[in-house]
Amino acid sequence: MLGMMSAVAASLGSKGERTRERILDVALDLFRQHGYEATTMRMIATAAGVALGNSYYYFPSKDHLVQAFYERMHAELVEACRGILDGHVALRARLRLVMRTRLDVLRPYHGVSGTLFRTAADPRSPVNPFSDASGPTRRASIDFLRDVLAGSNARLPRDVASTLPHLLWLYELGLVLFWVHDRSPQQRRSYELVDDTTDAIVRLLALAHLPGLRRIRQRMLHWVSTLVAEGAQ
Amino acid sequence: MLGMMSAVAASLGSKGERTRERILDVALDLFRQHGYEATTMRMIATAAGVALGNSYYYFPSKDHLVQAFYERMHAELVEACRGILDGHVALRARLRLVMRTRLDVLRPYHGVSGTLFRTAADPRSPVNPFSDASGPTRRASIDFLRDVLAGSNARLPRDVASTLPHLLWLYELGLVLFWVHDRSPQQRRSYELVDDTTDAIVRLLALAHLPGLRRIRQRMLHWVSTLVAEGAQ
DNA sequence: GTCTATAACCGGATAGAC
DNA sequence: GTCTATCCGGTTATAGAC
Repeated sequence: MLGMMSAVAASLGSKGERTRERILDVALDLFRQHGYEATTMRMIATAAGVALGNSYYYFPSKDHLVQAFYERMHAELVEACRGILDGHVALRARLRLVMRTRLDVLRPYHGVSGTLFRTAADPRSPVNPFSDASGPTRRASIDFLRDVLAGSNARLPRDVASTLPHLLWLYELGLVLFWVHDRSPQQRRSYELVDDTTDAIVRLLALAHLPGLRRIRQRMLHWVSTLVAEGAQ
Repeated sequence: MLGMMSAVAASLGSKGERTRERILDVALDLFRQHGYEATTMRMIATAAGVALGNSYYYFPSKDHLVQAFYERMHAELVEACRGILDGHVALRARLRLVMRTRLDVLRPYHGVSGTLFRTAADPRSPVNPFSDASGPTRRASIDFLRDVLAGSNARLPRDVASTLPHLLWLYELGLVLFWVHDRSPQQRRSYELVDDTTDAIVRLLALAHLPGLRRIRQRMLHWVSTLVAEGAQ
């Protein structure tokens, strides 16, 4: 009996973890169906089969459900990229694939994502991508981008190479912000934007070697580090 | 008597307009003192001497107070720049002055501005800078930046000149976003960022003439127009 | 110590009378 | 244009069950 229990616990997690997953699952479903505002905590609790107050035991606020959503989206991106990048060594191709996959993974949430990203600009919200609470996801995202870079055959100046993952993370934020506002069918425009901007990034990186731009390049890289690292505080 | 009434109406607006101004004034005061969330509509109504329901006659939602805040901040920027730019014809100097003044004007609201800008990423909020409701302020801001450019002695390719105001407006948004997160004393870092980035912008504009970058330049300008003009929808 | 349930609080928003 | 009364939903306090 005990053995069985452990096996279940190992595969599905403890009872509490399963309840947490169930709440998050129904919450994201309801968000997609009715939107963020229209989905009440009471609806979520009912659909998950728990009492209202109980859902606050697992998620201290409605915002924390959004935080969990981000984490899930990151995990899905990494999973979806597994295998896709193999055999591609050109930086442009790798970037394009990752960013297109980013949009693919987010697609089911396009309708609600506007509201889900609503708190992104609030420095005091835990959901803000620069916050401490977002730190683990942010670092995971940046590390992932570093791997994407490392797998390419691009040869970059040392200072560029070390900061580029942070810059790309900012680029990814901007891309998602564009996508959120994109009303073209299937968000086709956002995919075109990916193609054009990844191309531009690679071409501009080639300019990074120009000696006349050395000082300005270093200053801009400094600001990127400042924003990503210390904007976090 | 009637003449007096008209005179008062002309200087202070109708009774309704004065009530609206009073509500907005106390709201912004309370926001600065207690923050956005901590300031309740009940507090605002009481301080303005109107009933709770009545304040909703003037501002359909708490968000609409934020909208009015944006409009006021734009008006204050234009007012504060009056005279300051005279005699400066170098684009770098003009940009730097405008952006520094932008931060000066916002400074009293640094504490709350995070929350005030919270809805910036929500495409369906009227407060979102790309929304229809923000259209007038957005256009006014872009027109203002166009004037700032026009007063400089910079000679730019035609396509760059026509889109640069939109690009600068995006730059201004980004700058404010940085400033919101800036915890350095007096937000000194943000002012340094202004200096470094206005410098970078002017230097990069000089590169716009390079023939090898023509195609990429046109594509990027196209995206800026798309985002600012049609992101609005 | 982990989890669940009930009841209440508070504030944004609305309805409808005057 | 202004008020009163009310709704609705996020959040919290708290008491207890496993």
